[in-house]
Amino acid sequence: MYHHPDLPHPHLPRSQGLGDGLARQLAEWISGGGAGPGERLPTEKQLVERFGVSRAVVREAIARLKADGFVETRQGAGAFVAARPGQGSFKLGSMADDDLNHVFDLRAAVEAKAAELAARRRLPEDIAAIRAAYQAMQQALQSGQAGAEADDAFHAAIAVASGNPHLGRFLDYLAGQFSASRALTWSADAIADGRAAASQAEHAAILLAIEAGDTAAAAIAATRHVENATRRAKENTPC
Amino acid sequence: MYHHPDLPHPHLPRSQGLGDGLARQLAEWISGGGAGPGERLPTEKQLVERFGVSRAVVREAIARLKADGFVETRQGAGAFVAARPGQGSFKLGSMADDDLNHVFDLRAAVEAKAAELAARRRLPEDIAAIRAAYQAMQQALQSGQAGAEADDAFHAAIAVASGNPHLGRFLDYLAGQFSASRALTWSADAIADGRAAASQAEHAAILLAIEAGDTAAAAIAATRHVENATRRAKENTPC
DNA sequence: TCCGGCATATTTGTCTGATAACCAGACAAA
DNA sequence: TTTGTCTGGTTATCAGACAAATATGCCGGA
Repeated sequence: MYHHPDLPHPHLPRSQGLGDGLARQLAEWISGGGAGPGERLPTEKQLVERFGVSRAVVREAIARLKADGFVETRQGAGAFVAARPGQGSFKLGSMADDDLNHVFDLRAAVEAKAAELAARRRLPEDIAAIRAAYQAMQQALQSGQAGAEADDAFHAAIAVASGNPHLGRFLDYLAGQFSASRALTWSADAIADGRAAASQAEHAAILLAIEAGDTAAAAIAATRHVENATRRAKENTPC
Repeated sequence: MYHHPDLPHPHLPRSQGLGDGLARQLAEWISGGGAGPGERLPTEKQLVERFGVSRAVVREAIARLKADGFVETRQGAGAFVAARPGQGSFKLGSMADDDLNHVFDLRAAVEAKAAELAARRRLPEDIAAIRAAYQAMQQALQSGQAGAEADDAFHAAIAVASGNPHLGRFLDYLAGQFSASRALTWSADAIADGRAAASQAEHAAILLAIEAGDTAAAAIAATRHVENATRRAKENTPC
């Protein structure tokens, strides 16, 4: 029996249930190099004794780690650290304040690629969808209404037009991580002081480049739009 | 008590444990629109009766769905579909054959952004690391050895030099999804027929552009490198 | 009628003990 | 050497129970 001298201290936070706390601690221990890929974890019995919880809690924690791709279990043999622990999915980690720029770098890169590919394919029905969303925004702008939904539809249509489903899904994921930001573009303040109009002008540049099939211009216009949108979003936050 | 008439049939595959099968089935049911965000899932008791398994299995399945961000549970209240089910992390779905191009689109976009940012920051120690990896590849090329590790180090150094940790982590994730491809660049065949040398020439272009602080050239060189690497990797596969 | 407090049922969280399925290694037999 | 068997250990599943948090309905008072 191997002893695992460097397991974390048996002090589980009551934050969100014992199983959650134990799963966190084990994941941290693995990520921190406590056990390399393919190595065996302590048995359920050992974990029960060390952390002073029941086997049900241990099994719930292991189940979560399995779902996250950190460990794999084999009946009768034990639980083992996965070959590439935690690399079954991509997570944007902490969201500190200066971190927002970093996320927008990612968004700018992918959004530009989507626009570029859309300009290359230029399927009529895809362009029609982009243009429809653009006109919806235009109408919202002239009537002073909020056009956040049309804005979403505009970018989603470009992603579809790129012909690469991964781009749209990744942008969707990114959008979900800072959901408030696109709505900010269409706040009452932003409409009043012309920021919404500026955003719409950039949308026009993207649309024209895509319609013209100018891939380089589309990429540049999309990059510029995301960069400016980042700056505009930051102007909105007080302090 | 609500009845949920459209739950999947209670026929769990014995493939990888009952809990795994049940988790899959519930996730599918939720994704397929069986229950919208915020809606309540059947109680554990109901699931036990419907699927003919014990409560432990049901709880393991729920634990996995919690880890994946599909559901949230509240003691005494029940289990509820999360606000944005499954959007806590980004997963590259199926990896069909023509899908590889789509993944490389993502990689090209992010790799170009990393090179661009690296050229903008141009920190001396970062550039030194990039150059060191480049020279290691050069040496490997001249001696006919494999330089896959140096290749990895080269791209990782650029990601670090970008100053944006997310870029490196995302590229790492992408690389893990098609792990064989970069090794192909340094296979015996690729070294012999000059493909490795071509790759190295592109590396040189990236390095020079970063050293010169030419952001546009760095982005273009990185994009071209990924595109060519994609083509070279495909030449290697028979058929 | 409306509203706050209270008892009660429901539901998830945790614990305990048991049985079955399975694996790895040791050991004996062919 | 190979094969079969045995044994101890481990995970998977089951069953039942209690604790803790929540939802619900009832009832009295305003």
